[in-house]
Amino acid sequence: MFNIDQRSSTPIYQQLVQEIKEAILRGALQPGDKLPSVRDLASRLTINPNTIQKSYQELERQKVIETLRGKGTFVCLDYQAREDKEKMRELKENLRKTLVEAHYLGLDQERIVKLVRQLMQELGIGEGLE
Amino acid sequence: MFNIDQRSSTPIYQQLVQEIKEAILRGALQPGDKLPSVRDLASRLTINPNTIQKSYQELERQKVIETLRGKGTFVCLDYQAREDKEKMRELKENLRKTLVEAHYLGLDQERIVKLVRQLMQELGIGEGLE
Amino acid sequence: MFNIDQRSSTPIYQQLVQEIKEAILRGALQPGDKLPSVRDLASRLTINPNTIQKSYQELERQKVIETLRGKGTFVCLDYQAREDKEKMRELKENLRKTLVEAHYLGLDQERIVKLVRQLMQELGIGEGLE
Amino acid sequence: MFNIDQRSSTPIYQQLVQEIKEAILRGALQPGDKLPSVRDLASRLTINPNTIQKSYQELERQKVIETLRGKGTFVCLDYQAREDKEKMRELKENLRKTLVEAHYLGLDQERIVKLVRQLMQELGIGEGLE
DNA sequence: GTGGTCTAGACCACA
DNA sequence: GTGGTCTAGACCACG
Repeated sequence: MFNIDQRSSTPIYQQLVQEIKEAILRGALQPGDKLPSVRDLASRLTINPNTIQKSYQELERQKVIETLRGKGTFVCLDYQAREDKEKMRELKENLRKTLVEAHYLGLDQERIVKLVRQLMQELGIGEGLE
Repeated sequence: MFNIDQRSSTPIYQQLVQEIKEAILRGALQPGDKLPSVRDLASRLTINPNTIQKSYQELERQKVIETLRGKGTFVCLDYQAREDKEKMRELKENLRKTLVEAHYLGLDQERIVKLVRQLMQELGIGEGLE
Repeated sequence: MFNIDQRSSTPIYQQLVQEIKEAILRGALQPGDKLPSVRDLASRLTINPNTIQKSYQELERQKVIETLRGKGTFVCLDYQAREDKEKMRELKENLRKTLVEAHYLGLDQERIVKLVRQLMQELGIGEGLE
Repeated sequence: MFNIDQRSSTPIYQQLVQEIKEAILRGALQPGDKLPSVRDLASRLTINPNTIQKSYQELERQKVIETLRGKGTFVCLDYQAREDKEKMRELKENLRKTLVEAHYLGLDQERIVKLVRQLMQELGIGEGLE
């Protein structure tokens, strides 16, 4: 289901956030779909329920999923990107960092753009959200 | 000199590594140039010397700079991009993550590629190292 | 009829209590009026009957409505505001919390008072119950 | 220091968030001040460190406090209210609820406004943030 | 059944 | 020293 690397240095809960967002992006999870319950996912991934909980809450803060009390957690029907200057700044910073790394690995402009396009295709990024 | 954000969630030593690599990339630091001493930089940036030290060690490990005992620390003359599958894997992972974020911020394919090209130009990334 | 938001973080049964009290306040429900039966309301709002039941019990506890066995549930004819130090304490606590939030949203004294007066007018709060 | 009621039904971490915001509002905590460390506050309030942590992280998300890695947590120097339609909606909802309660406790328009003004004075709410 | 909160205790990275 | 993450296990409110 979701691909978690226990040995990775990036926190498990962040990995899960990322995995779920990707799953939604590529359509494996559709708007309105029910996510596995905290306990269920925890036992399947052999991860502590609190950790799953943290991921779900983070996704809820980002308005990607929503919880209906007593019923479970669901992919939002109406996700819409909101202008967020802070996040945009962070995005650029991350991208800078990544591009510098790419350069030091010997990739030139064209190979980088090619890689970006390839990854976008894998992820299913097309013409925006709206 | 170097742009450090104490509040950022990315560790200071990593920010500094990043800043130095960028300075080399855009030519502000040339191969063979001497870097400021640990103490000097620490006092100028009002950062703990141990933190500067950690950055220099990391850059040395990456063969970007080298220390000549008693003389100081210098930008390597002969940086060679090496094939590094592990780093390549990390790079792709970071890029995936960044692209997913970009999508959720509402950017479409074209705007992302545009942003990538713009940042590469700012950084001075051209036709590769070799 | 009643406005329930399944996604809200406040429990459904509490939302319903609130809605019914508001309906009485603005006169949509008059003293002596019959409330819909639990089953009826449950099916109309697509909410679990237990939840409706809980709301009615809470309102009965507060002496806002009363149940006549075999006949149904009715808005009390003779609601009397009672001095209740515990509830008064809670009220102040809630108000404090709300006012702090308002401040952190950038509202100043005058805008807050204006908002309070506006809401009271909408709700139909005038010169007290007695 | 901070007033926490272990028996209250509102979560401890939320109470603490509220208490800290009030302390800043009335000037007991000034912009730039260091907050007690997680462990310190935990032992003083005899509350689990994780709970304190949760409060601090919530406040950080709200840009009320910020953490400097390895140094501690500090009241933000530059808090500024941001337009947030979602929060504004919530605020009005809370206020409605509170006003309805006030009415059912027998308070009329004038007594409510008086109470609001009194609480704002106690809290130190004046002419807005800027 | 669901998610939300809390405790106890552990380990880690950062400065 | 600081905060950040994770586990284990418990209890609660809600529907």
